[in-house]
Amino acid sequence: MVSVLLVDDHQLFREGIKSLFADNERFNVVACAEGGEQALALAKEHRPHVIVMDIAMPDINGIDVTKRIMNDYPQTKIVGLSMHGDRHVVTNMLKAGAAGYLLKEDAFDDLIKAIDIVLQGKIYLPEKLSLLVLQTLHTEETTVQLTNRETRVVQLLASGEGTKEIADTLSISVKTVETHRANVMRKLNLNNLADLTRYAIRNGLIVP
Amino acid sequence: MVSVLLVDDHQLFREGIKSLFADNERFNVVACAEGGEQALALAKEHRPHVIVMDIAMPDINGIDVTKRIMNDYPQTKIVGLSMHGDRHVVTNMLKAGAAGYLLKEDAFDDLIKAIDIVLQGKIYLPEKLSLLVLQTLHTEETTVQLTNRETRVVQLLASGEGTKEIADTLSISVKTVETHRANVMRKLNLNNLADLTRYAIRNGLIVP
DNA sequence: TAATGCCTCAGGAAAATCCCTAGTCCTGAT
DNA sequence: ATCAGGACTAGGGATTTTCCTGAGGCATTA
Repeated sequence: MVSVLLVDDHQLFREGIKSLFADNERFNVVACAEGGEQALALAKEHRPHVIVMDIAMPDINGIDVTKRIMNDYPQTKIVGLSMHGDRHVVTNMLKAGAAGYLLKEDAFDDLIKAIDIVLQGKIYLPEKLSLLVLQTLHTEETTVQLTNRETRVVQLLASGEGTKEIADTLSISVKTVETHRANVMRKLNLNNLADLTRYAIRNGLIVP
Repeated sequence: MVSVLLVDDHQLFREGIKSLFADNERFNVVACAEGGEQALALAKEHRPHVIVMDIAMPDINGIDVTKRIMNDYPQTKIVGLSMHGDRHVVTNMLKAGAAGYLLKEDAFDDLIKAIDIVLQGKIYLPEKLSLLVLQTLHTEETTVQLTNRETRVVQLLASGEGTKEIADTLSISVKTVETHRANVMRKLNLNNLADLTRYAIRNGLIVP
């Protein structure tokens, strides 16, 4: 019997997946978390074999939660789950220690397959994503990582704050905010605020 | 026995909800659609009592689908479903003819309640949303509606295209694009491209 | 016929952004 | 102890974008 922890901020989705698992006698959903903090707590309490983890969540994003759980309980198998297969999200999730990843547009059977495979110590990725990951590794974009300050600026920018407001919020100069912004744009190869906003949403830095 | 058509672009979500409905003998999920076009076809084929409709979909957004279905089969009861309760989305969905609306963060029991209530000819809204709608009605923002051209420009802007590129794409002047953009900003009370991008995503005009 | 709304465009002022440079602070390695 | 490198900070000036105002053509409608 495989114990599963389900992490997603949408109750309807959690209930649905739980109901699907209930039809399968090999799995037991021992708990559900609706956010990153709760996920950490429930992982500690239940020590599940597998965690199915959404990426975009209001408090802590799935990537950071994964890092912390893999640090505390390295034997846990984590399967990432999100709506869109953004290159950086998927690779960062794998680098954070996730053993598998799939999209919400995939079938429940795929989730079962993914869990079986990660329990064997292997990595599970849908074809679509494995190509993407290989491509990303090839272009060496994996090392692209934002600093804390840059991430904060991106969050505020994508939330609709202007450069002046951000400078005020962070108590730094407008020029500094501009620098952070420009550095992020260059690092991530983005062209404008719309690109940056979509990036922030895809990566769970903000909610739409 | 209530026949239900399920419309959502994520298979995992569809399967989950279907599984939940399967536990309830009063409902029968007669079909599932993964997009707007398919929803129209399956609505025509099955004439379900109730349609549970996601808003953000790759081909046609839920609001337009709702309009067309309500036009063809006015007796159908449609319950809108989305991740975030954006004022304009909810009100536009209701104006399109939906009889209820709920969020993915709500419980399945709420969905059942919603269906029961809309089948009685009433409107179902969670408290959170009803307040929002009242507020929107009060501030008279319901009449805010984008023209075709404006919508197209918003789509392109939120997709990351620059003003010059859009002018080229639509074969119009840069100045005209600027005007459309400014009009949208004023209509929707947005301040910058980040706000506009999030609006476009929330309203299903583009995918993140 | 007027009136209204949509789409189209332009000029000029104001604001934001981009490009380049550069300083400080801190950490880790030699 | 010193040095290298990254993170964070910031300014000057050029460039681009945005904002505001005004306006003509065209279709639909009253």
